[in-house]
Amino acid sequence: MNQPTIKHALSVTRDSDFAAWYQEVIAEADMAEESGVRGCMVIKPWGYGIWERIQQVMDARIKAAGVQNCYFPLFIPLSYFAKEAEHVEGFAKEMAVVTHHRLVSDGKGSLVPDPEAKLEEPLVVRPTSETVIGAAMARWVQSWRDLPLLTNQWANVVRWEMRTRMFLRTSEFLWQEGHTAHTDRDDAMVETLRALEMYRSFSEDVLAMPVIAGEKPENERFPGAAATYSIEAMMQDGKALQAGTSHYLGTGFAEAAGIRYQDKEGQQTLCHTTSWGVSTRLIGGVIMTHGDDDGLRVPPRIAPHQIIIVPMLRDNDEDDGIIAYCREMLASLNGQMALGEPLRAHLDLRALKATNKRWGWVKKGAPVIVEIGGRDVAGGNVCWLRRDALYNENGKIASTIEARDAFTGSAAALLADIQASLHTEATARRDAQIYRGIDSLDALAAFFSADKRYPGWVELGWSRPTGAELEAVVTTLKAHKLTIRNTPMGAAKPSGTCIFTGKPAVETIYVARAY
RNA sequence: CGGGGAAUAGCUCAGCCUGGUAGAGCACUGUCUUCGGGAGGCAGGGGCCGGAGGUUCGAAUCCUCUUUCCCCGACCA
Repeated sequence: MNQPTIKHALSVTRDSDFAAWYQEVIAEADMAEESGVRGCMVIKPWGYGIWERIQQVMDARIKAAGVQNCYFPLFIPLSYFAKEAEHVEGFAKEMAVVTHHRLVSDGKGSLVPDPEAKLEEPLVVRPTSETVIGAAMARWVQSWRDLPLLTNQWANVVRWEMRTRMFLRTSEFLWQEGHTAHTDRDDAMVETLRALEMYRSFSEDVLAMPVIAGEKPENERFPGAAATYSIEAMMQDGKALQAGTSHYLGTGFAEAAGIRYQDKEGQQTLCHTTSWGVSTRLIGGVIMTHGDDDGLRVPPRIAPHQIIIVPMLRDNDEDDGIIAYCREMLASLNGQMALGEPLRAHLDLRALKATNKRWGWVKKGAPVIVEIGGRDVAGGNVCWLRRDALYNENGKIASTIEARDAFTGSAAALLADIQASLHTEATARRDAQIYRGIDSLDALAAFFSADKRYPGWVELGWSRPTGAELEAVVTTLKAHKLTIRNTPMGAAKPSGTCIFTGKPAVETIYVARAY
C-alpha cells in the first residue's frame, strides 16, 4: 500500500528521536525556552496560557470540593524539616538553601554573601509545603469543630534535580498543593481518594489524557507518607509519566507539627493529614500524549484559543471586507458556549503571510483553524480544518468549505468532538500498549530488551512484597530500567503466582519505564 | 554528581588544527512581482564569537577556571 508522502511541519519525527521531537515541539509551538538559569525555563504565552486553563478548571474543582485557597511562605526554616525524619531525608539532596541576607563587594568587582549577614537559621526554598502548612494548621486547629481543615495553594516550588527536562522535571515548577487535616484515618483517606479521583477525571475529561489511578508501592511513597496514590499516563514512546499524586500522611506530620484537636470526649488527639498535587508537568504529559509530527495538538478545553481565524489578505481593496466578515464571525463564535464555557476564538490580524500563520497555529496545536479569503466572503463560506485530523487519506490538508453560518452554528459541537476524539485516540493507543500474560522474569526481561523504544507497560499480578523482599524486586526491575507504577484502583484480584516471589498473586501492578 | 558532546547573528551551523579587522543558509527590514500546501527577484540591517583570567605585538582560534545546554548513568514527593 502506498502511503502518501507528507511534508511535516517538524524536522524530527516521534519515531526517529522522541526526545529531540519533544524539545522541537516546545520550541516550534513557542511554549517555553531556556532561561540561562540551571533547570529553569521561561514559560511563554502559549505554554503559560495552557497552564492558566489548567489552573482555572482545576481550581474550580478544588473549590467545589470545599477546599479553600491560601498562600504560605516561599521560605521554610530548616528546623521545620528536621521534625519529620523521613521527609527531610527524602528532600535533603535537592533543597535550595538561603544562608545570607546581604551581599558585599569582594573588592574585585564581584558581590559575595556578606559574612556579617549570615542567617541565624538557614531558610529552605520550599520543595513542598507540608511542614510550613503543618505549622499553620497546628495554630488553626483546636477543636473537632475545626475539622476537616481543607486548604490548597497555587505556588512555585524548587527541587534541585540533577537532570532536568522542560515541563517534565524543572528545578523550579508551578503546581497546586492541597493540604488537609482530619479527625481520623477514614476521613483523611476519603479526602486522599477524592483528590485522586479529581485528578483522574481531570486528566481524562479536560486533558483528554487517559490515566490509571492507583496506589504506589511502598518504595515509591512520598517521604513521610503512610500511603501514596498516583495517576499514571502512558506517553507515545511507551514510557509512564506520573501525572499527579495524592498522599495519606497518617499522623506523622501532625505529630511533627503538633496538629492536635480536642475531641468530643475532651482528649487531645492527633490529626490525620493529606497532601495532593499536580504541576506544570501535566503540560509535558499533554505534549507527549497528543503531539504529532506537525507539533502540538491542544485539547479544546485547555486551548488558550480554540478556533483561530486567519484572513487571507492581499493588500488590496478586498481586505477590508474580509476583515469585517471575520470580525462578524469572531463575535458570533465568542458569544457562544462550548464545552461548558464561553468559546474562545481568536482573529489573527498579525502582518504575516496567511500560510505562515497557518503553520504557526498548526505547530501550536490550535484545535480549529479557519481561513477566510475573498472567495469565501463572496460565497458566504468559511474554509476550516481541524488540527486533530490534519490530513486526508491522500496526504493532503483536510480542509472543509462550509457556509459560515453553518460553521458557527456547529462550532461548539465540533470542539466537543475534537476533545472526545483526542481522548479516544490516546486511550486506544494506550490500551494497545498494555501487555498481559508475562509469566516469568525472563519473559519480562525479554519483553523489554533490545528495543530502544519501549513497547509499553506490562500488567502483572504480584504478591505485594514488603521490606527487604520488595527491595529485591525493585533492584531486579532496576536492572532493566523498569519501575512499578501503581496498583490500579478497583482491579479484580489476579490469579496465578507472582513472577518475583513465586507466591500467590494478590494484586495487580503496572511495570514500565518511567519519566 | 560521574562519563561524553556542545556554546560564534533571532535559528541551524562553518571558521579554530596551523593566532592577523566576523562568515553562510534560513529568519528579519525596504521594494517589486506573487498569493487558498510554508513564494521569488533586487537592495539592506544585525554578532565586543557564553563569562572570567592567562600566553602573545595581536586571541573566536592556544592554556586555565567557570556558567549553561544536550546525551548516557546515578539521583528523582
